[in-house]
Amino acid sequence: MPDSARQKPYSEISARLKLLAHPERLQILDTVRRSSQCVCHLEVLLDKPQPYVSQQLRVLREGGLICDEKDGLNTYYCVCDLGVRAWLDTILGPVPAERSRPLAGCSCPKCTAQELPIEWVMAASF
Amino acid sequence: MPDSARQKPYSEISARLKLLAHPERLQILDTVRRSSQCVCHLEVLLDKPQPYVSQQLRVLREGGLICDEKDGLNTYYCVCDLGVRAWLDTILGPVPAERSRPLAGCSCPKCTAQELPIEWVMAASF
DNA sequence: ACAATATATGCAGAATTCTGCATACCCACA
DNA sequence: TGTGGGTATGCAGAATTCTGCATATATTGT
Repeated sequence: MPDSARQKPYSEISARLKLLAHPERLQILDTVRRSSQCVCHLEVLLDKPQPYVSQQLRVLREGGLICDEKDGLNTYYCVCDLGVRAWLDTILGPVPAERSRPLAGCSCPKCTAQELPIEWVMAASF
Repeated sequence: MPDSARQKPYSEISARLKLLAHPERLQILDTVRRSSQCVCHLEVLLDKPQPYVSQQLRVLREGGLICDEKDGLNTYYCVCDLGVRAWLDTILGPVPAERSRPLAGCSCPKCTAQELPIEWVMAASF
């Protein structure tokens, strides 16, 4: 039997589920799976203080559920693992086709730009 | 938009995930999704005292993840909801085709019987 | 080098979940 | 009706997770 087909121990699986079993973290995942987003974006979306958002992002990052990509002062987070995407598709439903819109109150270049660069639209439909 | 397509709030989804994010409960679900099992069966399998097993079964039952079916002294639990089955298929992988075997140490009629009645084999591949 | 902005970290009190155990309940059979 | 086997419930101490806040770090522009 190949390693990929053998099931992980229940403790490992439940450890990963614990990361998902949290309303704010779930909303973060649902947001960044659509397109990568910066901390200040999530801060506005969740209506929570920045340190709080960063804490939850760290939990998700160290759990291997999201990846970070730095660009100057901003850090953009996204769901990079395909297995994680599959879990989220089952749990939250498939990602809607609509593109992500700039968010009033978020000051990152992505939200203050007038026109969305083509890469971002591509990334949104990843 | 129909109600079935609208996404549940994150708090509701994470509440359900919390029930899964627990090694013993996950093993219980993985066992009873293959075929319905009684408490004493799970007691042997998890190597935990009976009150402990019943507690976790109650959590799962009240969360709507499993159903109970009484037969005389024994209570058999199973996964009845198709949505729950879909979650488990994603999280634990698909149910293996093999039939469930009697468990040494479990004294229920299902495990002490010499021949498996046809209904049980049917239930195992439900 | 300094200031400003964006993000990260550490920590502690609060809140929640976990789990072991005593005991209660329920059904079948004598 | 009494007894035994199988299961359920209630509760309390232990362990874990949650979250607010003070503060640290990092990068850019002046």
